[in-house]
Amino acid sequence: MPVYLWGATLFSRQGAARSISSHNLAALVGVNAWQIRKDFSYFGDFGTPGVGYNIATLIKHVKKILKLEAVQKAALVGVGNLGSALLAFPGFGVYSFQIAAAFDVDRRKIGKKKSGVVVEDAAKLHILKERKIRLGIIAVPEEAAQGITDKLVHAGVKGILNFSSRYISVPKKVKVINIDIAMDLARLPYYVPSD
Amino acid sequence: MPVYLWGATLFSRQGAARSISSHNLAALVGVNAWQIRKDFSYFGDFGTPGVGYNIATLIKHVKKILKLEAVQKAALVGVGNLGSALLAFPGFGVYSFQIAAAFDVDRRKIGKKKSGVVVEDAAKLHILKERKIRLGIIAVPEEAAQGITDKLVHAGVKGILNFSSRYISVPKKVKVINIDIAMDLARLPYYVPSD
DNA sequence: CTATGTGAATTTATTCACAGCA
DNA sequence: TGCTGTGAATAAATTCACATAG
Repeated sequence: MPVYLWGATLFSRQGAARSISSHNLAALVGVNAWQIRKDFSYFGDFGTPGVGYNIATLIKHVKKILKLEAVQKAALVGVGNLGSALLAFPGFGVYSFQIAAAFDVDRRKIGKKKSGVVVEDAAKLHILKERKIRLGIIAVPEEAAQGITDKLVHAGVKGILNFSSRYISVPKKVKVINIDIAMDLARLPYYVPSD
Repeated sequence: MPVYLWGATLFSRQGAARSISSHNLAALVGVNAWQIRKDFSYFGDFGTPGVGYNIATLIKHVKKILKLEAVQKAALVGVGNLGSALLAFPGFGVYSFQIAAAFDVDRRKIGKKKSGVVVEDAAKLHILKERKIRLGIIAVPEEAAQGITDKLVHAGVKGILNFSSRYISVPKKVKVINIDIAMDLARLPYYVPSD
């Protein structure tokens, strides 16, 4: 589903058309047309036969499905290379996300602004509770990952995006999505013919 | 499959055991035990009943399946925040990857060393052909993504890991894996109970 | 007694084909 | 005529149960 939102947004910026057909969207994101129709029809019908899907309606529906109607605030922990890249990343807006806070342990970074966000002391993660931030992004060295996780959970965070290449354990109620950027690279040689 | 390699490697570093059972590995990576046995048995049997899988053998086999036996060289294009993070990323070794070259258009970066790799001029991407580097990593602003892609393809690159949030078109023979770090974040609210 | 490997059963996803609406 | 939405057919992946090996 997220990929459809991505495709629809892309199309809305590039094309002048008001609608997009399942075929066009399919070509854009790299799946089959019937796949898209099936997926959408599962959530109710919002396409127009003979025309396609109205882009604005489509984006609205998919956002609703993904529960992205309201802007979601997330807290970033770890403002190293990766963290900085995430802060500067322009793509979060598409998915109604905003990195509303950033934390680090490094005294030299605390208090400074990065991409419009002031870096705060990682020791003060508990304030996330007051600020009602419920999503956390972990971009710290792997040794620190579990410790930060525990703090995030304690601060009431309900969802964690984990960029450190280590397994983090959390209570059942908290959802973790692990992203190992190297793991994706590992899929490549399988498709590449060989030497 | 990549996740099994990840799990096995993790286990080998943390535990002192020589073998791992499907149950333990399953718990580590978050799938079912029979799932793992099925997946492995598809590629032939290399486990020992009553004991489990010998870790060294397991890692070797999975690497073979993923065609990761030899170290794979990859070229990074775009040494911004994200590119720097990738260069500094410690996890590539697990998957037998090595970022053997880095390119950028910024004159101030060219010639300087970053994480042990000298940044070269992106105009000279064609030298990848001579160096026999067949994998490319795109970490440039989205406007530049397609142009760099074309250059990579022209230089004989067979697989591309695309971190830019734009669709890139390539000849059929070239495999692209798209990674939109924001897209993964979009999956989170769906699992998080709501407000 | 423990843990693998695999046929069989079940569930889920993919693909097709086509009726129906603009 | 073009494109959606969906039931039916097909394929694939999950799950189970258990024979078998250490």
